[in-house]
Amino acid sequence: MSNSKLYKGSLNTIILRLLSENSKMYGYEITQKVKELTKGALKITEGALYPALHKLEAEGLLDVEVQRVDNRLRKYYKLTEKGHRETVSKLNELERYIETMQALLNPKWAT
Amino acid sequence: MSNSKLYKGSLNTIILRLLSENSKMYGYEITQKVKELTKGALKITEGALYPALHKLEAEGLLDVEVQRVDNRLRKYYKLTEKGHRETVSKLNELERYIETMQALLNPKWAT
DNA sequence: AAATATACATAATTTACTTATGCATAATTT
DNA sequence: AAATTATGCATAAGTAAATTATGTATATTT
Repeated sequence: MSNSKLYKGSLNTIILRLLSENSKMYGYEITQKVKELTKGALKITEGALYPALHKLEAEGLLDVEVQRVDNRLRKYYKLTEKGHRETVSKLNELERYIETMQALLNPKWAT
Repeated sequence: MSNSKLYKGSLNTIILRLLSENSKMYGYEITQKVKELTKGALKITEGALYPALHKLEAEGLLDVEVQRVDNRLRKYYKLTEKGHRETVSKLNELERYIETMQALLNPKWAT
């Protein structure tokens, strides 16, 4: 994912956020989109992504639809109603995380 | 630590940052300082903190000095030279993480 | 006297990830 | 034409960082 451990715990947020903008995406597309948006700074590995997608689906946050394109399988995922709500929640969490960490990074008491 | 999974992987960064400002701190003091600075948003648990301090010490990033205050033990930690360098590195990582996540949070292609 | 705060510690478990491997087809390069 | 890379999915074994649950001990507050 990245050599930085800070990304641990961010994957679900990233997936949900991308799906909140793109309505439907398949796994490989997500890996490419993240690479593109972050200019290569972040690479989602398959070993992390696919289990995460399966879990989000099992939790009822994603619906899946299989398509065959150019004789190759694609599993398109999209947010459920519950998934939309969870996305809002996760994005709020991320914003609060950033605020909190910036408070530690740039505290008032810093020289 | 928090109900949010986003803090996973942030603990070492937090510890190093606090020690870069405070020159020496003991474990319990760190938990209280984090609680105070984040207005209760983040609580460092002992089960996470103490093993983390031990590991940072084992890696040569922290030095420890035991003191007895009011008949109670305190283990004061401070950054080594190597610890100072690692702190700079960790803070850069954090800033890059925030930039990257904000690029995903507020992408140009967002509606 | 009892409860809370201060101060440390560790062991068992959970969880999210990495690393490695596997299968299959399409497109590109040598 | 053959080999490599890209596309597209999947899972199993191992690792690392946390959570949860305990434990010990003294000081302070209710």
